[in-house]
Amino acid sequence: MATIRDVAKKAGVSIATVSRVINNKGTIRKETKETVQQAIKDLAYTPNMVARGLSNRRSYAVALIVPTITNPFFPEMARAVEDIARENGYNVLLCNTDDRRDRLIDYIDSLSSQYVDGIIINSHNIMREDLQKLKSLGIPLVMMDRVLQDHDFTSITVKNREGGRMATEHLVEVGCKRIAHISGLEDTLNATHRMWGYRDVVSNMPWFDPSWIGMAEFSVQSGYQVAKELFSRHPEIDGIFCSNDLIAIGALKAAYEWGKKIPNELAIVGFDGIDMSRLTVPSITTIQQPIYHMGQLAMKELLKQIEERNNEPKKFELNVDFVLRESTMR
Amino acid sequence: MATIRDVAKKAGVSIATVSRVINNKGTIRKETKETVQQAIKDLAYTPNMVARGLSNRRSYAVALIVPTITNPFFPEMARAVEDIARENGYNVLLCNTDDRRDRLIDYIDSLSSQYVDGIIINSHNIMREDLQKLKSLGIPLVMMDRVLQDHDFTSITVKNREGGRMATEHLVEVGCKRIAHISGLEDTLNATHRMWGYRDVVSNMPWFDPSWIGMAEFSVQSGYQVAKELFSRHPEIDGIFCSNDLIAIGALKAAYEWGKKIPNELAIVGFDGIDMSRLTVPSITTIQQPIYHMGQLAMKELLKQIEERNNEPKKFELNVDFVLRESTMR
DNA sequence: TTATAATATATAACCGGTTACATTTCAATA
DNA sequence: TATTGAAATGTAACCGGTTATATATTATAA
Repeated sequence: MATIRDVAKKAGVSIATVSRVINNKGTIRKETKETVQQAIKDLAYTPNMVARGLSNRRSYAVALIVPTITNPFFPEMARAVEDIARENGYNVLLCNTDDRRDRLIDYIDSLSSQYVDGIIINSHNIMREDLQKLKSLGIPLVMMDRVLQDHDFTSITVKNREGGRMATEHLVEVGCKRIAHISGLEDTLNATHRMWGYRDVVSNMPWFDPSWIGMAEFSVQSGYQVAKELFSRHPEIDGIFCSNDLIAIGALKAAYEWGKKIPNELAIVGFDGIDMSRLTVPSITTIQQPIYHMGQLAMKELLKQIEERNNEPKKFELNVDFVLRESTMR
Repeated sequence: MATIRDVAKKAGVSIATVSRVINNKGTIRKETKETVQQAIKDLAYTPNMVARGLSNRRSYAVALIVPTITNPFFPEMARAVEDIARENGYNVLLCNTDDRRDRLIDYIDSLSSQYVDGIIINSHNIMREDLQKLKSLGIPLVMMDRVLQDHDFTSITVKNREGGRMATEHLVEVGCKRIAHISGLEDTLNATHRMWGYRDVVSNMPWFDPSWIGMAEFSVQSGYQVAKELFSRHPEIDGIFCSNDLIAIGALKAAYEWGKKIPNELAIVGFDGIDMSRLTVPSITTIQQPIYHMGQLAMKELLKQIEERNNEPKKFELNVDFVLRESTMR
């Protein structure tokens, strides 16, 4: 592999000049520029990104930290992040924490010694001290989806509470009399907000008490189990609002095994709008997050922070859409 | 951020000694070692990976090129790759080509500027000349799943033909009389092999002709459409072997809309064993690939090539497992 | 023609590690 | 005690870029 010194020698100039040509900085005579460009072409020279990174403390890479890449929500988002990153000459480091705090910490530590130019973080495991650490290192940061209660970073979420309300109201409208909720991971803010949306609608109903809320994780397996618990605790259940689509898919399966007909005996609403929710049988009514858009936005905001040093935190709270499908079409 | 020189100064030794302590190389007196380790701890020093990379001619990053990150097969694999990478101090660059050759080429070009230590590539769009380019640059490479016909690189696939045979034989065993096949992307070798497995079983049957084979892409949408075409072309159809699970999910949905009862009127077998195939209603009988294991293996083999300069190509052809589920449980 | 300013290019330090080679320390042997 | 070689540590070059500063070249004004 040719280095900048090879190019300089071949073109009969100094390495500084070559560097200037490559980066379009400073002033260069036209002929000099052409000579250098020819030498670059002849030697098929490409700058070594590691050396460049060491010198400018940049890597042209951003880290995308996700809790579980196997939840389809995240690949959809990752795709958007990656699209914008690529268009702007950045690479995306995939960091999957598997919902484990130790892994998150590992990543935060190792990323800071790698000149990662920015981080998009999506993890409920994050704590204020971690953010502080990244901030003190000056690493641009965008938080997504699962964010902390309050913070002074750019963050992107959706109107979770409103979405929860929309979902639950819809169940009421289609005639459900006993509506349960399966909440996602206990300590995530988005799950909590969705639950409050549910409570906004049902808390004044005479039958309601907290036993109608089941606690799950954001997974099919967990949704399946908790749905079954709810069925045996409340046989009269006729509607469930699930904190995400994976849980809804689990509930669907539980209902099928329990012999409950969907939507007539049990109506189900999910949240997220992952592609899979369209594709199940029956398809699942859901509250759609603008997943791709969120990923794009996150990456664009991160780029702004990186390239414009524009560091005032912005908090985005995007709208969600109600999507009617078979699981509530009575 | 503390540098190695800070540590050296604090411990009262030279930077060479610190480096030796960090990397466990050469000979160091026990007390010296302890002093240095204490200084490292005091300063919360972590070696700068970029500087280290420049010296070692490494970036400690590998690229994972996938065709469509939204097909759950790939996140499952990515998770495995990432697990092994992380354990060994490497980062994973996510490269999603969206099944487009222009993006693949972009990636190959940009990655070849000494940006990554190795590439795991999973794309049917790759051509011999691309591989040659990477080879001439000396970048370690592992091909996965969708590989070229013949090549001299390490590759990891499964016994696709045998899997196709197993799937089709199973449909015969449960009593299917007219078995169709929905094949995946036309020019991928794995789809072709699965189709040949199907043909091995049915080609001598009196009813068989090529109109029983539908060509789809590896997606739910495409499986759905092609299944409907098959239903109208061959109303007597009572079994389908689908080239992957996404296609099978599409077929499931088509059957549901068409009013065909599964499994009694139509039995369906998929391929891959993505998590989702367990979770549909009904669950889908499938040919399970060892997805996680394949990802691990790919990354381990890549590491061998990177760190041991062990470059003789190995071709792995892993076993698949038959998994019985509801979609064929008559 | 000479002084001066503007433009173009070169030199050398630096980013933060690794490592070949040189030097020092110290125990074992003559 | 002097000699020798192994063990421990230090010095300095190097990886391949960027860039501040110095220097050379050219254009402009006096």
